[in-house]
Amino acid sequence: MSKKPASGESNLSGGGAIGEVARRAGVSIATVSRVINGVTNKASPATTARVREAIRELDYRPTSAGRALRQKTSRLVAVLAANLSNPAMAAISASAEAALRDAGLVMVLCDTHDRPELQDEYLREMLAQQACAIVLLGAVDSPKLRELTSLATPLIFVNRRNPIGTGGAFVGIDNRQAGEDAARWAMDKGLSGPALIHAPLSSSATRDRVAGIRAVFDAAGLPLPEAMVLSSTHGDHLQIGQAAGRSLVAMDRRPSLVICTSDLIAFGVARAFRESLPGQPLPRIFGFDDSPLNEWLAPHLSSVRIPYQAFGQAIVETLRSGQPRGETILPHTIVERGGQAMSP
Amino acid sequence: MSKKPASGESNLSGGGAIGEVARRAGVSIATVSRVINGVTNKASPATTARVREAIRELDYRPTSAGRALRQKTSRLVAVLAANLSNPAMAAISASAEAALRDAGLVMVLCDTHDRPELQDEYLREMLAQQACAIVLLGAVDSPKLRELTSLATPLIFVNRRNPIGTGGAFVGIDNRQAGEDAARWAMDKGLSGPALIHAPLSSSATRDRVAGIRAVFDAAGLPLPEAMVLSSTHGDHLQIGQAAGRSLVAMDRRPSLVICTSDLIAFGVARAFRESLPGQPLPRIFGFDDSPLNEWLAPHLSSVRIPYQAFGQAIVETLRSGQPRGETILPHTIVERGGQAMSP
DNA sequence: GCTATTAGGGAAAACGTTTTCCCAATCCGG
DNA sequence: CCGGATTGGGAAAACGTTTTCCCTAATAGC
Repeated sequence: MSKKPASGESNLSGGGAIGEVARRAGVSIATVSRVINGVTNKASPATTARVREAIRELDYRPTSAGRALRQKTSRLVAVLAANLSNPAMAAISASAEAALRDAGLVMVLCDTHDRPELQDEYLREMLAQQACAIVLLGAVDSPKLRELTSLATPLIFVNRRNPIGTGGAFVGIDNRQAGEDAARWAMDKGLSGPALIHAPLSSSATRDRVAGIRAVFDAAGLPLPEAMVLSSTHGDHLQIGQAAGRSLVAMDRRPSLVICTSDLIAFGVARAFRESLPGQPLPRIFGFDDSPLNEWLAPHLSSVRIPYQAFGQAIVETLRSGQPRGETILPHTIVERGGQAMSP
Repeated sequence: MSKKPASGESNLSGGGAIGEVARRAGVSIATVSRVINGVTNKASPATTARVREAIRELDYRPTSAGRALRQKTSRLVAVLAANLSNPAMAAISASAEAALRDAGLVMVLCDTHDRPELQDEYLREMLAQQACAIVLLGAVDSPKLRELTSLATPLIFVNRRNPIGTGGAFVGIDNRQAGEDAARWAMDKGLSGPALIHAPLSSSATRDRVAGIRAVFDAAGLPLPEAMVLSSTHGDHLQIGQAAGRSLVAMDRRPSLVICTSDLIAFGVARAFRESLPGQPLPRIFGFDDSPLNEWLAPHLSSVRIPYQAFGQAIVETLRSGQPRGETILPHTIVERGGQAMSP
């Protein structure tokens, strides 16, 4: 009957690390697995307790590879951020990480530098890692992303919407509304004729913000003169802001308010003024995102604050709901700072 | 001879996704695996080419779970950062991520918030993930860390040395020297009687910096009066700085120079002065790390710059060298800014 | 008191790789 | 032309889980 030479204790020996737990608890590895995974109707309370005790004693934790192999999915959640050196994105990442951790998931953070090839490379890799979800914190259009929208892996777009239009959930603020709020804030302050400096319009967030701002000034019969709308596709936000700031400095009639579609741009503008006109007052500057460090470093900068802390929660809830096209719009607020800032 | 009923095409069918590549290339899965892993002496150039072509056509990438299971190690490198909202740490993380990626590795980034329990939790999880290395970007003493030093997983301590003293490699600057350089810079400027505000001394980086600073002033016969050395174990660096700044503001004779052991502390100090004494000149402030944003946001802050970009490379090289106790000391530089900054 | 159901739990298959054997053919020196 | 080395490549084991079948005993329903 038995062709194996002398298989004494059946499969109780071996069975990987989980086998050790099983032996210690005097049960089969199947039972241990069930206890770990919370399958309650297959083990008596007494057995469950014994197994838990054994797990505790051995400080056992299932190897993720075995699990991933069998279940064809891991507990890894990929977060592809467009630019980690942006404190706002770093803050959102940190929030996501904490929330995912609480949900028993593990975040893998990547920096795509807003480059399609890099985003594709990471998408490939994360698919190979069998990530159970992919969070795009500032997505850019790329071939692999197009393929992916038809696949099973849940996709969550944060801040920027899916550049391909369809598929995937969204978590972010109402950028159109935020733009309008910013513009109205400016008008309420009696600050007219502002300059507008924006990032490339490939980002839906930037597009919406610009649209909201323009809409308010248009409606008030004070459309922004095109000479006062500056942008560039060259360099990062800081550099865009600095370049635009230099242009503003060179103008005959400098604007008393500069609205920027991101705080980083605003930092660049401020630097240009500071360096070109030392000792002179800065214009009022308005940004978006309200980096956590603004409170400490940019007392001159008013901004639209996005609720970083809430992003993690929202992402996890989207994940759990399993709805692949849900939208979560988080509330933004306007933070007003400064007034008569000097350029040191 | 054959006991299987009618195993037609042997194991050519099945064999997971790699089997499809094998079929397409007309080889066994073993050969495909060998080509993927660069085992050159087991496949002719012609076969290799056919396999590569098949891989390309199918856009195949091996599932990491299978590989990890067999090899008992993954391509994941865990990076446990003490505080991701510190731009300096974020910058180092970004550098590490890029370098690891170039080396074919994947970074998993976690934020321990300098809390031992959280660090332990992550260490456990990353062990379960069979991370091929663990990078501690600001480690804190914790039970699991002690266990780990005797295990096989390579440990790399960045910035802060191993709080347990032994085991693991180190990558960072010479903090003692940096402290001395900062103090000498101050003395060369003729700035005497500075205040010193430091983070908790549980970090070796902070200890070394403080020691270096004190040593220089001691040697010059101008030891720092203890009333001018402030710290706190309560709150993060920003808050420590702010609280200390308020104390300085309240002093009869305010120092004309404040040396802080981190930029974040310096930000806090600046804010305290700005808020308490609006319109008055700030003292000279000196920090450590030189966050990338300083150039844009903190024109008043001189600092010791650590070479972020170099950290990633250094980490990867340490990893590859396989030496578990190597030390890589990176060069720092002093960045001087500002002079007569106003508090707006 | 008999069967139908269920609770509790074990054996083994399956997951997708890598790697260890193994084998056939070719090559080379004598 | 023979024996050993070398080259190219296939079959199958191993990795540590989860999960699907099973099986036994107890319990409920009549």
